[in-house]
Order: sequence, then C-alpha cells, then structure tokens
Amino acid sequence: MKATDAQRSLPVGKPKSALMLPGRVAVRGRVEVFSFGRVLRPSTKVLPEDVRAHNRSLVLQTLYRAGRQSRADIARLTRLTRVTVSDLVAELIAEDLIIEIGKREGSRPGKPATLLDINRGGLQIVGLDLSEYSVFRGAVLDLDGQILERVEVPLAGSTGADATAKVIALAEALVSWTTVPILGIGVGSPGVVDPAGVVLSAPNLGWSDEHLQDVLAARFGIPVIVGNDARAAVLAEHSFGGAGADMILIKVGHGVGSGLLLNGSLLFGSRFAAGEIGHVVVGTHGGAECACGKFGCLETWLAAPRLGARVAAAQASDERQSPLKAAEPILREAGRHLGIALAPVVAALNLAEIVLSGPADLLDGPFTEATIETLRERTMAEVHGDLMVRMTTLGEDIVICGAAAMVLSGQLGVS
Amino acid sequence: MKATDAQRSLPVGKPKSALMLPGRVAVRGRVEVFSFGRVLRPSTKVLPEDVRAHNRSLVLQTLYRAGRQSRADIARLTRLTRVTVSDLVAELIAEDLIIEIGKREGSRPGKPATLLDINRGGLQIVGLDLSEYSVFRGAVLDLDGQILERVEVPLAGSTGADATAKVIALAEALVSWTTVPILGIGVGSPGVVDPAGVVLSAPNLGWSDEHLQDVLAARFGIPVIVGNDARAAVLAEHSFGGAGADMILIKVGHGVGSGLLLNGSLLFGSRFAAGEIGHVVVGTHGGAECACGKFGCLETWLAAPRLGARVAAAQASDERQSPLKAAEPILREAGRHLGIALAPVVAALNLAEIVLSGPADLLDGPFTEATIETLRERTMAEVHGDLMVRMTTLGEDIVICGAAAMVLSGQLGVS
DNA sequence: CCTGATTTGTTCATAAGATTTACTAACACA
DNA sequence: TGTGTTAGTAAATCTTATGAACAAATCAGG
Repeated sequence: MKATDAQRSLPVGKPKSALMLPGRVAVRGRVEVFSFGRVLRPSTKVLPEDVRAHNRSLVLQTLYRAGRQSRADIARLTRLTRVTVSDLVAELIAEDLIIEIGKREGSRPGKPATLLDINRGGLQIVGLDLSEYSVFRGAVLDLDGQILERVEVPLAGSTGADATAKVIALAEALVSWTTVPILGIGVGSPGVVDPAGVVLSAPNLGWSDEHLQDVLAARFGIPVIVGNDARAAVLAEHSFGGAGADMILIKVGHGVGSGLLLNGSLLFGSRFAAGEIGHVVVGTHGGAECACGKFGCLETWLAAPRLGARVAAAQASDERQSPLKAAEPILREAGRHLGIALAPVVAALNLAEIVLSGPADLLDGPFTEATIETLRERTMAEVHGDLMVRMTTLGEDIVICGAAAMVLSGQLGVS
Repeated sequence: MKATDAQRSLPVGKPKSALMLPGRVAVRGRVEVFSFGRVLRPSTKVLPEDVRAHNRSLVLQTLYRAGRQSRADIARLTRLTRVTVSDLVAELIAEDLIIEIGKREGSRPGKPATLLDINRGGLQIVGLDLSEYSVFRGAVLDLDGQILERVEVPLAGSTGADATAKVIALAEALVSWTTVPILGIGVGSPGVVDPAGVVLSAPNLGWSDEHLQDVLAARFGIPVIVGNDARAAVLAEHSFGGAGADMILIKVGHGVGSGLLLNGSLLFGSRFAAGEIGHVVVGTHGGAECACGKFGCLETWLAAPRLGARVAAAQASDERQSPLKAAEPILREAGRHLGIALAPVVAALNLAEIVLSGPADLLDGPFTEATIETLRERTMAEVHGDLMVRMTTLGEDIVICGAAAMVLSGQLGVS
C-alpha cells in the first residue's frame, strides 16, 4: 500500500544491486492476478448500477430469510442506511416483489414500523424434474418451496424432440394452473448441462446440445433456468433442507450422480460435468460389468435397480431370515463401496456433510451406517468430528424443489 | 400434437383454489437465496467505492497480464472508458504502482500512445517456504515471480516459538536485501491455515493457533499473507506455470498434500483443511502402517522418504538390472495408487489438470504414466480427452513463487 | 392533557464514481 | 496545407449511497 511505509521500516543501504533488475526482460507468460480465493475475470468491469443490483438482492435476501421486517430492520441487518433501503424497497414494491403487510403489533416507543415481506402469496414458481427414468414430474410451488400442485407424465420411451415436446406440454399445463404471476420456470435435467441451460448431453433422453432453456424461455416469455438435476438437488438441500455450505449430495436412482456445494457455491467443473461419479471404478478387484464396459463402477454397486435386485435375490434365497436381516449384508457392502469412493473426495474437499437422495428403503439404514464407518476408517480423525452423513429431508421432491431454488436464485439473487 | 399427449395424461380439471395460499403459514427455516453459483453473503453491502476498487484492480491486472499498454489500450481491453482509465491510472501512478515508460514506437496515424506498465522494477516481493522438512527457504522476487535472491536456514529441529523466531529472522534478512519498496511478504506454511493467516495446526513445526500473519505484519509494518503451502503452490502453478482454472496440485515431500483450484478459486474447505489427502486409505487390502495408525494411507505409498527407500532397496536387491529398470515396478505401483485415490476426485470435480510437485527422479516417469493409466481405467471416457497429468514447471521453487503470487493477489487483486 | 423521549420513514443536499460529449494535441497521408 | 485518426483531458450529467434534518406516531410520566 504505502510505499513510504515500507520504505520506512526497511534497513536502509544494502548491497546486491548486481543481481537486480538491470536487464530484466519481460518474459511473462499468460499470467493472471488473483484475489486470493477468487479470480478477477478480465474484461469484467463494474458499474454503479451493479452496486444497485447487488444491494437490491441483499434486501430481497434479507427479507426472504428473516421475513416480516420493517425498512429500519432491514437497514440494521444489511448495514445499509434507512434512506437507501427505503429507496430500494420502493422500487421492489413497484415491481410487486415486496408487499407491505401492516403495522407491527406490540407496545414500543416510537413510530410503529410498517412490516414488509417478500410477496410470498403473489408469486409462484414452476418446477420440473426430468431426472426420473420413466416419468417427467412437475409442480407449482410457492416462494417457500412448498408444493401447491403436482403432476406426472409418463415418459413412455420418448427421446429427442418428443421428449422436448413433453417437457413443453408439462410446463404448459403447470403454467396454466398457476393462480398468480410466475416468478420463473426451473428445470432439473439429467446429463451434462452448462450454465446457460444447454443440455450438452443426456443419453437417456437422446439429447445433445439441446437448448432447453432458450426454447422454454421463447415459448413462455418468462425467466427459465435449466440445470443439472443433482446440482438442483444440492441447492434444494441447502436452501430448504437446512444443509450447510460445504456438501456433496449423492443421488441414487437409475444411475448415480452427485452435486457439490463448496463454500456456498455450486461446482460446475471444467466441462460442466462435475458430480458425474457413476462410472468411477471402486475397489481393486471384483465388481459387476457396467453398461459403460468397465467393471465395478459405482453404479454397479449403488444404482437402485441393481441394488434392489440383489436385495430381493438375497431375501428370496433365504426365506427363514427376516427380509431386513437378509438384505443387510448386501446393503452394507454397497454402502461400504460408496464410502471407499467418497473418502478421497471428502478429504480433498474437507467436506462437512454428505446427503443421500434415493430410495429410503435401500439407503436409510445399514447402507448409510456402512458408508459412515468406511469413511471413518479411511480418512483422518479430524474430519470425523463434524462429518455428517444423512438422508435428504426433502424426499422425492428434491429435484423439483431444487428447480424452484434455482429460480429463486436467478430472479431474486445476484445475477 | 405432443401437447395433447401430455395434456391427456394430466389431471384435466383445474380446481384447486382450495389448495392455494389462503392460510399459508410462513414456516420458513434458515433459508438463503443464491446467485445460482455464488452465495450472496448477507450483511455484505456494496458501496460505490467498491466499484472503484474493483475497476482499479481490473486495470492493474490487465496491465500485469498484457504489459506495456497505453491508457486507450487498457480502455479497450477492460471496456471501461478512456476517461475512467485515465483517472484510475493517475491514481495508480501517484501510488507508484504504475509507471509511464515512454511513447510507443512505430509509425501509426494519430497521437502516439504513452505506454504504461506495472512498476515491475520498482517493487519486490519477499516469499517464504516453510514446507520443507528440515529447512526454511526464502527469496526476494520481482513482480513477475523471478527469483532475485534466495536463502535457506536449517530448521535444526526448531519448533514452536523457536520456529517462529527463525521465520522472523529469515524474513528480516530478505527484507534487508531488497533494493526497492516491498509489495508484501508471502508465506507458504505446512499444516492447516485459515484465510486470516492463522496456522491452526502444523504438527511438524509444533504450531497450533499460531497467528503468523499478524506477528509478521506487526514486525515489518507491510502487508503479509500467510497461506497453506499446497494452496500457495497451486496458485503459483496457475499464475506462473500456465495451468488452467480447474486443477489439483499434488505435493509429494516428507508427507503428501494437495491444493485445489476450482473455477479459478482456491478451495479452503469447511475447516480450512481442503487438500489434506495424505491420510486417505487407498486400496482395499495391504498397505504399510502409517504414523497415523492406519494402514495403506496415501502417504505410505507416496511420501518421498518411503518411496525413495523402497526404490533404493529394489535397486540394491537386483544389481544386474539397470537402476531405472529396477525402480520401475515400485514407481508404477505408487503411481497406480495415486490414480486410484484421485479417480473419484477427478470425476466428482470434473478436473482438467493434475500437476505433480516433488522429487522429479521419483515422480517424472513411470510414476506419472501409471497414474494416467489408472485414471483412464477408472473414470469415464469423456474425461480422458482433456485430462492432463504432468510435473510442475516451477520445480523446487513452487511454494516460494506461490507465496509471491499470494502477495500479488492480495495487493493488486480485488480485496 | 401536556411534554419529552424514541423510533420510523422521508426529504434534501452532498460526495463518489462512471459515462457522454466535446475539446486539444499529435501524428500520417495526400 | 488540409483531412482523417488516435490519445488524452475537461466539463457536464447520471447513478447511487450517505448524512443531516424533519415530520409522524407512539410510549412514559407528570
């Protein structure tokens, strides 16, 4: 900072001018300066209006989280001035995103506060879950992530344009059922989805380079956000499920995927394929053959159809035991393999929380226990303290809720 | 037509006003709104002066990367106006961070441009590497990361306050050798270091809760940044080594650690212990006993003393073979275990680049080849295309260069 | 009932910052 | 000599947050 400061505290005369910069040639390569922890992207200038947008989101978020606050309350929480908050609130009220909900009750000195809240009853969200193997699901939700109306459409083997048409039809139905203005449409899609909502690849649906977000936005004329299903799920778990800021969510279904939240940020990965752990080989010997051609992929251990089938077989082969007893070794073996695969990830990322999403009858019990035990055996002690492995609190609706969370993020958060 | 398809399978009626918002109670939990990919931390208001600080860094970074640009060039690169750039440049020249270096050569129409550059010769950085087992190393560097002067101090078993005193003495010597004002002091320390530069735990040095950054800043009165050694290394590789924005750097020395750069951001982890992968168990059978009590930790396979000893033993036991031949199976086995541990990490994070730092005679050859092969065998094909495994280009100085990169980031980047 | 204290929300003037517009300076080319 | 181009600067404008001041509304207490 102050060159003079530095100069002052430095010993004065020193030799070694010989080594110095006389002939220093600028042989710089491609170099970037960092904000220790965050890249400063070149050509990303910031304008005063960006300040406005940020503080606007700050007000919205404060109100969304705390709910029912006065302008003065918001000013105290955000450390903005009352004047600034009043100005932002006026703008947000004009846009119908915030409403006044009467005076504060109770006996206090001073002018009674006018309470504000996000316009929770005046806006709805449409959320779609395309991640199930044989069915598209969708719902109308309120701003708190509560499902108001839901619907399913059998996929019936549709792929490519047929699948796209079914998505549009599903969205049309849901949009027609909303009773108030729509904040936006969120879609959780399987496969690799880029930040612009292009499904780069979704084999099950026969999609590649499918510009789903653009197509839906053009059709409905309202904001649309399309994201990967597991990433939507991890966002849901954080926004509505009470999870922290460092977490991996393992999604077990017809395949196995995951979503990562690191320091509160969703991870996309260098090719937008972060979380695709289904085809990592686990263990050094054995393992069933996978559709991908390898042996012992995580999917061969965990995928619901395979795991369910093995459990059923075990139960059938030994009818004297209780079904639960018979299933236990199978489930523990699967859970152990998940732990083996996750141990390096948990250690490398210093994760605090592992959330499982999938069939509770398979995952919630010996499976989870074996995963925890395996992680304890295979990672450092310091991690054990705060490491938590648990089932999601959102059940089957996790992707739909996550789609809604994406919309909340895109429309009310910083852009 | 597809619309009718979906419509047909949907519940037709549209009643459901009953379900709507009449009595909706706001039973919200702790909820956060997201900017799809980045948290908006509450109580983080933004002011116009933050805009200034950001754009100021943008100018500095542009100049640092591109070098020798005119004000007009910077304006074009940053998309700020010439007026704004002139204003910022005047401020930066007053602070001696930027200098004018004469008119542009060559024959072009128009007024000749006044070229600017970062004051590369007028500022120096002090970098310290505390990560070696038996020695502290330090250097004076220029702003391009070139080492101008270096020094080593034997650690001689110092721990606790003794070790701290040696760090201070080392820094004093280096500071006294600088010939121009110092931009800052960077320190790469082993162990768990929090973002405030507190070494929470460094067993080898006997430190816990050592406020090294504060201590050094108080002593020298100039900016100091203390960070984890592997994180410094990954920053160095990105800033000076030409690496991309999604990378893991594996640091093999007396122990094994790593640093992660994800989407251009350094990962700290929920307890600031991200990258601590040395004590992850690899493989499902066998493995030597580790100092931590477990068997088969990554360190037992990779740590330089152990690996070197195994190589030496193999070479001694079979003197008819060439030393290289004799070492190969040992090195391949170690590299394979690194691949096994990294496969889930690479897949989960969709990493593009793996950089190795450590003894080149051990790592650069069969070891690296085996790591690549193992990763190919154990992850999805799509990853193979752009996955790169290589040695660092910075050699032994990687942590010192990383310390300098931390200073560049902290002093010239966004705060 | 009146007065003082307290809190809320708004009005007005101000400071910081980037932009647009317009200007001068310096050069090439014809 | 004049025209066109580029660099850098100056003045006015627009945006945004802030501080100071004030009116409104309420409580507490005499």
